Amino acid sequence: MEAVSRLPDAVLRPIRGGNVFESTVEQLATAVRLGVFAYGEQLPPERELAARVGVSRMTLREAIAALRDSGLVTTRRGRGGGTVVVYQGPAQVSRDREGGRHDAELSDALDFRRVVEPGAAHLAAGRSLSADQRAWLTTSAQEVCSAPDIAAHRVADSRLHLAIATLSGSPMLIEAVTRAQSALRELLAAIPVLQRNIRHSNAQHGAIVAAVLGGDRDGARTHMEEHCDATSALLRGLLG
Amino acid sequence: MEAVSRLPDAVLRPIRGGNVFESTVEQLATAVRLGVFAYGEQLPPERELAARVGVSRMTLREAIAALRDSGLVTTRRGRGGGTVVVYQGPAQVSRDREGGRHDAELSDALDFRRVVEPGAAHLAAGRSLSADQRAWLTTSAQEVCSAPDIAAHRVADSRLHLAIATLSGSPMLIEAVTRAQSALRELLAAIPVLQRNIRHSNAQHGAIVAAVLGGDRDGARTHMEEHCDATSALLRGLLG
DNA sequence: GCCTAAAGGTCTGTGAACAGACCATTGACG
DNA sequence: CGTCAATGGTCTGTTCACAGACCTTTAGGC
Repeated sequence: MEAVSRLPDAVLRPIRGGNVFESTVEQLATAVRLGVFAYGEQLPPERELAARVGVSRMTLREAIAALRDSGLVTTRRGRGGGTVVVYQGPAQVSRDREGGRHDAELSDALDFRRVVEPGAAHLAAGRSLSADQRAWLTTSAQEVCSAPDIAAHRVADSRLHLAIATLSGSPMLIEAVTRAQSALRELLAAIPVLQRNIRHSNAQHGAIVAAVLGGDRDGARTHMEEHCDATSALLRGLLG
Repeated sequence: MEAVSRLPDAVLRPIRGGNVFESTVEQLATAVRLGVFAYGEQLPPERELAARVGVSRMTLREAIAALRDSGLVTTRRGRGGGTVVVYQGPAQVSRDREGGRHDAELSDALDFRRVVEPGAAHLAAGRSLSADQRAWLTTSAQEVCSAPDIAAHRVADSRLHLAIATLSGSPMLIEAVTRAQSALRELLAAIPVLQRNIRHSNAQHGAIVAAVLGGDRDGARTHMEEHCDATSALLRGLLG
């Protein structure tokens, strides 16, 4: 890396990434692929979703059309209709997707993740959680363990991480974690899934969740750091 | 806070905040007020700056015009001309500015900052820094201590924090720290500046910088956490 | 079985932002 | 002292995205 020693170079950043349509597609596709909307679930009605994403209904519809073309969702008209998730997980790993991805970007995302996810866990452990929230967390962790196949495992894993971030209660952190997950999703999917890795990962998840539920802030953070380090090592080993 | 227990509510976010013009003004004004461009310094030429910010020259020019109207910069034409920073620091604290700011947002920003800034320090301490970078860091810290007045102190403080973030080498983290600083800038400026606070803050800065230079990752993080906690406590005390 | 509400599908005019060419001014340098 | 390159200043046509009204389809409720 070149030695950046001037603030303007570091701080100035593009106002928005690409055009609105593309960003919308990316956000929705990411949400589906990360399991924010699970298989079989309905997306909110177009008018509502458009408002949520902060985009016109036209643009949203084009984005949904793109998802439909990609086979991620289907759409039915009429009352009770709507857009439903069909995606069940990565069909196959295509190493080509990372072609344009530089090592620096990978490193960046891993570093970023290793800061924000443990931070979120730390915060979440410090909150007093409602019964609902505790149940949600437990269920999310459970679903990672009981995922029947690789694809389901990946999705459940994302959902758990995002759930933890959500429980931190900080919108800025939630967004940060979402970005980190999104940046690494394709790459994480490329990790060959060995039973050993899964067991290890599940154990770490358990420790994290227990710490969050138990209010053990430092424990939650430490366990999450170890968890990030583990996948980080796998990825760097695989791609570096 | 209501108990958010559904991912879509937590994850879906507006594609872009407001219109491009406003975002551009905000980014530039923030850069000037945070001291990314110091007093008397020139901004890059319009064409270059526009490319950097990812915005058309038209829009950029309108944004610059807004800064000019606000008295932050002046512009001269012709060769050797350009746009020069005139801003020297907050003229006076206007408590009204926070009128629209909810407590939740303040909490959010403080929590976020307390995650990303220590994380950045931790990372920066782990890097092997060039002589230039080490000198930059030392100078930045020095300038905070030797700031002649409150305004200069605030600016130098921002610059130091952004410098540390920059040394982390992670663009995603740099952006996160920038956002945190930007979100808190007005509020931080509202802290009544007591000599005691400044001395304390300077001592913490010293400890952080020493840890970063010495490669003491945990130390850098811990000191930065304490630093964040200190200002956080001041702010919450003042406004809560 | 009919009616209506809830959802997706379509159309049109308007404004924002862009790209890029061109003009005007001024200082640096030969 | 004259030239010219670097900079800000202006103009024009095009594209993107939006708002919001309206149409079409379908299931649920009476």
